[in-house]
Amino acid sequence: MRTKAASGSNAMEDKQFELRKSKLKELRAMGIDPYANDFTPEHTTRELVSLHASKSPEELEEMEGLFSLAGRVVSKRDFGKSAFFHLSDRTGRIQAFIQKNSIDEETFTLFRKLLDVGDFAGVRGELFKTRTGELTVRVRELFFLTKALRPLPEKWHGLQDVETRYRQRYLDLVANQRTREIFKIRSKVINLIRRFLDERDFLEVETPVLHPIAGGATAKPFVTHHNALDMDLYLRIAPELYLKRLVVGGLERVYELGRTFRNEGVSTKHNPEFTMIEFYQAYATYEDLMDLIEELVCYVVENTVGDTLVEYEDKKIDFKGPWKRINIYETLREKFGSKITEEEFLFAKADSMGINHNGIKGKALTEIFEALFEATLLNPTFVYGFPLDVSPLARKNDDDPEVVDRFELYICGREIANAFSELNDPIDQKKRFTDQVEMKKKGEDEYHEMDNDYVSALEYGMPPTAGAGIGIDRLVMLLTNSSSIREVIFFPHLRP
RNA sequence: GAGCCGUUAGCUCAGCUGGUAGAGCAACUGCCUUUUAAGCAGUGGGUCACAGGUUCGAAUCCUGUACGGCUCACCA
Repeated sequence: MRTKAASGSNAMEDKQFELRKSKLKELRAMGIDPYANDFTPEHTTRELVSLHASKSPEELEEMEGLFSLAGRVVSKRDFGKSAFFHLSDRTGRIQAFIQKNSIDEETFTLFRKLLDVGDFAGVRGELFKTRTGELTVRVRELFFLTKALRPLPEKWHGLQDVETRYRQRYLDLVANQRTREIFKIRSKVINLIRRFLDERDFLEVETPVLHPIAGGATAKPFVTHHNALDMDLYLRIAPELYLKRLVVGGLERVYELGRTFRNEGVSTKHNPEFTMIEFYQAYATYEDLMDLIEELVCYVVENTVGDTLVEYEDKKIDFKGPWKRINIYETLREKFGSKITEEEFLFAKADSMGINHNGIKGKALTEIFEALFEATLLNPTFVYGFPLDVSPLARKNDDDPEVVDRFELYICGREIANAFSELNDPIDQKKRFTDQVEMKKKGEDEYHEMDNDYVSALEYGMPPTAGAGIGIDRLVMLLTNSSSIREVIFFPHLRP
């Protein structure tokens, strides 16, 4: 279903729309600008409520001066010679009371006849309490600020239609408190992450979104074209390689928080553009980053949910540390015995599970692990011991050259973060790229391309460094009990 | 990409095995000076997503298309 407002012919026939347009004309005919921009509210609804709601009626009566505020009219109850309405602003809502006796008659009539639910209005008046004790503004002056030509969704059930909620998110935000809460939390999460890293002397940076080579992850990129240079460019699938160039340049602690693009399936856990943070810290190891990420995520959880126990769907996730750390190889050996690392047994096992490994040992190992254990990792768990051949940018483990110093963080069966000690040996890096190119030829088309420019950066020397990427959308899903990634992205990808 | 489900008034939803469209809210007209899902009386509002088909007759059955949801696949 497309939006009704978008189809012009229906709109012309819509009676409520036509009626509101005629009210608009009427306001103009009376010399009132229905889109006035000369009213400055001096208060917010939250201010008024938090400062004065606890006062007695007598105390309120003794207060001098008028309060002014502006917002959307979200309800209206008309009694003939008086009326109540609620104004909603960014901080909340407050009730207003307009009375024939306490305002000029023309304004009172205008209110009754021409102000609709959905319009924006400004009011000036004093505070009082109704019989039921609700703090209310007695309107002395009323200002028309914006006429809404279309009616808002229903006041009680709000807006339920999922498609309309996503396509016309503004209506969802007006109608549904929960939606507003989700996006406030999202904003707060991002803010907390910045604060956390800033406090630890990380520098926030911006690197290109348009890449000549799509690197830093294994994913299919979006392709675009630069006309003047007549060349294809890719939307970044990760900022990793540019951030590490900055570390080469001496920016020892950097992070970038921003949009990343992957040209793959859309699902409740995947949106083609999503937000992630990557950060790099020189002289740190992947184990240091386990500690740091645990601290960071707990900091975010504490300051949003306010509890280490987080309810998600029908589960309870316990964020209280220290988090479990499990090794892929050890876990698989416990299950299958040591023969699991022998190619013949491994590939047979993978084949029996329907896993497409393409003769790549590391791929078979990680996919078997994911298929069997991913879903069981409810509480935050660091999974480490990744095979070399699926980790072309990670540093080799000092004890086991088949393994890299890398981990992924799983929470509630989902990958939330990926991190490793960075490979800073340019000769090894070049070989890894070469191996990737070989595998790409075998049909692994999302594998890494050769990136000589990045290799030369390493040739100038990158200090020992560890870096991590965290999927912000998935983290926000967990913290807001959202079962779909679309619930935490304002405008999720939909067919036009 | 596959399977299942959905699309009815501005919004939320009914509408059974086919008989020609309903409610609540919103809107409109009245009445009502402390309501808060205000109330009371009355009124208007629909190409039942779209296109075909079956039928005397289709919101309802069938086919296709569009859009969406969920699951799976691909993957991150």
